[in-house]
Amino acid sequence: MVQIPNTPPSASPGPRSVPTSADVARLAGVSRATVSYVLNNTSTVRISEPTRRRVLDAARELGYVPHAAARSLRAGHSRMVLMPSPAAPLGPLYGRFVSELQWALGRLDYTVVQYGTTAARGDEAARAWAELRPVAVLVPGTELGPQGVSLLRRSGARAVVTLGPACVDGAHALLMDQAAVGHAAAAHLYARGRRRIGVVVPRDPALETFSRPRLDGARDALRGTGAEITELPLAWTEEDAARLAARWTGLGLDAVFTYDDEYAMLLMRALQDTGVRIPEDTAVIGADDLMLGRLLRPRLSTVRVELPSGADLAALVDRAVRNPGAAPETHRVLGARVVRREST
Amino acid sequence: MVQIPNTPPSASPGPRSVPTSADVARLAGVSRATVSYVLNNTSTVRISEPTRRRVLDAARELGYVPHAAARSLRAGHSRMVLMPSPAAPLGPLYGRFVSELQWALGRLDYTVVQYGTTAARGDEAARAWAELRPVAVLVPGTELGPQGVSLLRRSGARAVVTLGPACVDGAHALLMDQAAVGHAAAAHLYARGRRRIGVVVPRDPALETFSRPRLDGARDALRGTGAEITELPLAWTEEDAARLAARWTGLGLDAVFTYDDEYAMLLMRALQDTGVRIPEDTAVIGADDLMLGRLLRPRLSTVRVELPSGADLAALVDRAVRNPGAAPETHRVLGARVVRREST
DNA sequence: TTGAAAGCGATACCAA
DNA sequence: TTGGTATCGCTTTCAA
Repeated sequence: MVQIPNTPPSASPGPRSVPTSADVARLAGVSRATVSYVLNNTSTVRISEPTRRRVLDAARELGYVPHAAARSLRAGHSRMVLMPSPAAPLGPLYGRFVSELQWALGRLDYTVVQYGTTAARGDEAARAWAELRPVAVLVPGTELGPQGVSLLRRSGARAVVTLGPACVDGAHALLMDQAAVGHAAAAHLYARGRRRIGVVVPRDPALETFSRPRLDGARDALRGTGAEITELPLAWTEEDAARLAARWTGLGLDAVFTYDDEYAMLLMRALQDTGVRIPEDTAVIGADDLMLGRLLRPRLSTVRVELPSGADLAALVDRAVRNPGAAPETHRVLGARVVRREST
Repeated sequence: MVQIPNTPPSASPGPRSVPTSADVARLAGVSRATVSYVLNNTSTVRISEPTRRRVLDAARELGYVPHAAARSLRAGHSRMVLMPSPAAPLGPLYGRFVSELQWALGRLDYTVVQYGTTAARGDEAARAWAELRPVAVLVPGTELGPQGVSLLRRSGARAVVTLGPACVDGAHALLMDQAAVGHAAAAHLYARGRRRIGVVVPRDPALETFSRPRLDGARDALRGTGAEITELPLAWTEEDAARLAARWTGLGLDAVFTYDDEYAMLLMRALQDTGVRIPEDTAVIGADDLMLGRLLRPRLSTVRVELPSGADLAALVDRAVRNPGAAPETHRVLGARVVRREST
């Protein structure tokens, strides 16, 4: 803070300010251009070995670290792939997916950055993302509208990919339609002869983007069959589960789709504690195929969700970045397969 | 749409390039300075209302979005708080903690960015983070050494905070010593009269940073008591759990600390399937106080982990940023409290 | 009230 | 093989 760069050295102590390539150049006795050549291994230019050494030593001595903002400003582009991070943690499946994706994009030399969601919502948020001038943006959920997409594209994003239930104009889409999960669950229960089917809908508003389509998918599967769907709001507490279980007999349901395996465990416990037999009285099916389902007794039937591999999505992103003019691709990527165990 | 900024009009078609403040200025018929004044509501300068309007209209019409890199390059600093994202998802507790933290820092007008960890490890990674010139860096785990800290500080980070088991020279530390968890668990089992205590250690290498200290803490709690600890490696599969359960009687253990509640569930199921009675033959205690523990039968005793609130950490970061010269603070923040239920 | 211009740090062209 | 220099987009003095 005391010593100003680009001025002759002074003996003043205190925290030195951040070294720049000019400082390296000065210490090595060469020009900034040469420093740049050496540190970037520029192939169009050959630097003599002694000079190389002097530059590298100087850089090391100063602890020089290039300034990413300056570099990408000059370059006019970066390799940053931006993903807004979800407002609430979305479970192990999503976490694993993101990890895998990060790794795969890293292999392709992109830098993945999860942007901490601020209060901004929708196109407001898109503006904040656009300020970072990412080369690609991956947006889970339905926050992003067509104007958001066009804003991002106008700001230089060469690929905008939505991961969610619906396409958005101008963006690539990985269609992950949670309705397929509900559909599979309900169809399975129907095939097992069940006709009065409950569907658990978590009260947690953060889960609504998942729970609503899962419910709708279940409805859809049974349309016109004469089977009936009953919506069952359920908070993530033992008390609420006990309340629901207490009025279970009155509901007259012979099956229930519990949104996911964790809610299945919550409800199953409450039902078993009140003497409901599974699957005799009521069949139960969860979703996500978590380990815990296999550990329940009876073993939990579930809907296994198949997400695309991180490598696949990384490849899509890379393709889009290389060829930004191409028409947006739309892929249906959410597979839903029933895994029948003992609870249905 | 066809015209390229900063060059004489040409008829060449193709994707328009990103509008800059110069474009806004030109369209509004004012200078770039004026644009900057208007868009930043600069208070030291008064701009006439008509001019203001013209600038705002022009910006809207062009879909102008400021360039964060250029801005922070000029300003010499940013408000980015960088957190490396863990290589593997770390469970619901950590996820909730990060969410909360993001929100709290957002309230203080920081931008939280989770940096996708590439192959780089340790001080190599610190370099990559330093390139972004974040105002603060929050590093979970033990990846960061003293040299990494000093590199980051030299690169302008005004606060470096480690979240992990140990202090690092020069950095603020939120000491989250997982050993306390193991310690609490073992002490509890001992107090309940158990003397031959198994400790499950997940084989998953990603969990080692947690599992090792939890084991060590348990060892520590029993040192000199005559009670014995047996390390039990366990993979996250039913098969491995069954294998372990099969040789259970031979092990002669009267209690087990299972690393966390999920491993507790896995092992409990395998033990119950082979006829081991819980807690009569073997007491079981998990950790993290997940919902699933309450749903098991017998209800699972557990060690509840108390993390600092996101707001507290955000306040620490803000304090450190405002006063970067201050001595690093070290806080012991991981509380471990046994919640006894029915399995011990 | 507005504009001209100097940089922030890094890179790549053109000369030497 | 190396150096000078214009440039990326933005902010902020200083002058007008």
